[in-house]
Amino acid sequence: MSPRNDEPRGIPAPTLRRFPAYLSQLFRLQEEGRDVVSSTHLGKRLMLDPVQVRKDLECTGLVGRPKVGHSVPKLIEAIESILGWNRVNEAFLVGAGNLGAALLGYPRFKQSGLDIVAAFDEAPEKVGSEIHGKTVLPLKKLANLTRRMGVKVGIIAVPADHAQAVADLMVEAGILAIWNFAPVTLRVPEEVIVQTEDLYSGLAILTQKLAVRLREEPSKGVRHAHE
Amino acid sequence: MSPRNDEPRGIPAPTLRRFPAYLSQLFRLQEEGRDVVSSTHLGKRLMLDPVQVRKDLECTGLVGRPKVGHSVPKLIEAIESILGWNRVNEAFLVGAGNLGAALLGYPRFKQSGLDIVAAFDEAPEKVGSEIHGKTVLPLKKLANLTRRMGVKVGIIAVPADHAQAVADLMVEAGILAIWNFAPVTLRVPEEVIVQTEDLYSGLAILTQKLAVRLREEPSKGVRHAHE
DNA sequence: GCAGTATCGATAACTGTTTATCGATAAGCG
DNA sequence: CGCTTATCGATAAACAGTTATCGATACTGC
Repeated sequence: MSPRNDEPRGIPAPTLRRFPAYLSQLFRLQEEGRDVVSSTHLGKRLMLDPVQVRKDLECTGLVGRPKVGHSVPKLIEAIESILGWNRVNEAFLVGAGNLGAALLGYPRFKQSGLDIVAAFDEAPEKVGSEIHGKTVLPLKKLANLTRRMGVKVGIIAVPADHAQAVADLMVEAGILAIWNFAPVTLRVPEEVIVQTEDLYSGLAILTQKLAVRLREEPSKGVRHAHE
Repeated sequence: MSPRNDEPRGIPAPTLRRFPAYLSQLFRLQEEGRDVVSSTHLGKRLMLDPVQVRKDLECTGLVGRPKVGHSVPKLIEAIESILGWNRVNEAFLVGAGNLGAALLGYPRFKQSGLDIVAAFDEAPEKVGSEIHGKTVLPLKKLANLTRRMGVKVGIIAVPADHAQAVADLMVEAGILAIWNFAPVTLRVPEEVIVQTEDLYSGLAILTQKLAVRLREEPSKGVRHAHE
């Protein structure tokens, strides 16, 4: 009914999940000196259906020209704007273990709207150390610093049995969005945004597919001694 | 038309993704000494709609008894069987950086159908070291060892620009399933299973929601100096 | 035993995403 | 200058997943 849909809300989650991949390819195209790109070409690079790509790009509000394609810089700008990657949110990370260190060393987060400014941990032996240039502070200081610096994003990289306590702490301190890497269901007030990355859920899909495959054709892949 | 659906295939991916969470709660229930559980109760623990839970549990082929619920041990057995978590697949990990170390130290993978038996890396300074009890081997040995040991699962934890090369190596060596942590679209033969865990796709959802929230009510969360 | 209630199973409606098809547009080429 | 072709946009159909509703069952208490 209403052809105008200027509101950037209501973009499907699957589309949002594909946007970073589009961005990555768009940057590569830009480096290659290309100024325009067609849905077809973008689809080939990402092994996606061209129609799917067009549907996704439609969400940006931009229109492409037939036979030519879309403007690469405009697409980049539009997608970054939708994702909020044209500004940077400061974030605190809790849990300076293996996973926490990996996150602190992850490249390009700053170009993806996230700047992890400090890490926190309970363990005294970790406090005071530096990981990838970020200081590890005692957990007790989290609430105070969060309020003082107005940090809005918290990252949870602690074992599952501590995650809820950390989340409570963050919410109490005024954190608005939590990126949770512990495989638990966090209970937070409705207005707090939670994005949980559960390794086990992806693993479940992998092992289930593998189990089906091995059940279907046990000859393939299973190597017996007398073969 | 066909009420019988014994085939364990065709389980929706969202359901598969929820199964590990169900399992986790079921184990806790077992420790608490409970032998039966209702969909309602399970739903409350995981903040899921009871109907959703029933739909998911339906995929196991088990039936619960009204007013009583489902048998906890039978549910555990059924879900583990579907996910292939009642057996263990040996896996090789490539990339002994931060992320690789985090994966090597991750707990409970062995109870989730995955046993990472060794890590591989190209960097000579990493080769020979031990991370969480697992030896780091030179990448050159990957193909040979994979074939000799009949390893079927490969984990990619290298930077994006090396991921495709590692995937090619794995496929060539006979790997059947790849758990990919690099944010790239891997090109592999159709029969090879690929599960990509892309941090940026989750981050996209988080930052987009946050951007919308901050745009809607800038007063909340954004702290001005003169407040 | 009989009523009340919690829980399950099945069916159906709804929502949202993907896939397919059509007509329109503009660049390239004879 | 007009024809061909690649590409886009819009509409519609198909599919999948979630949510809602209803009747049936079996435990509990009286």
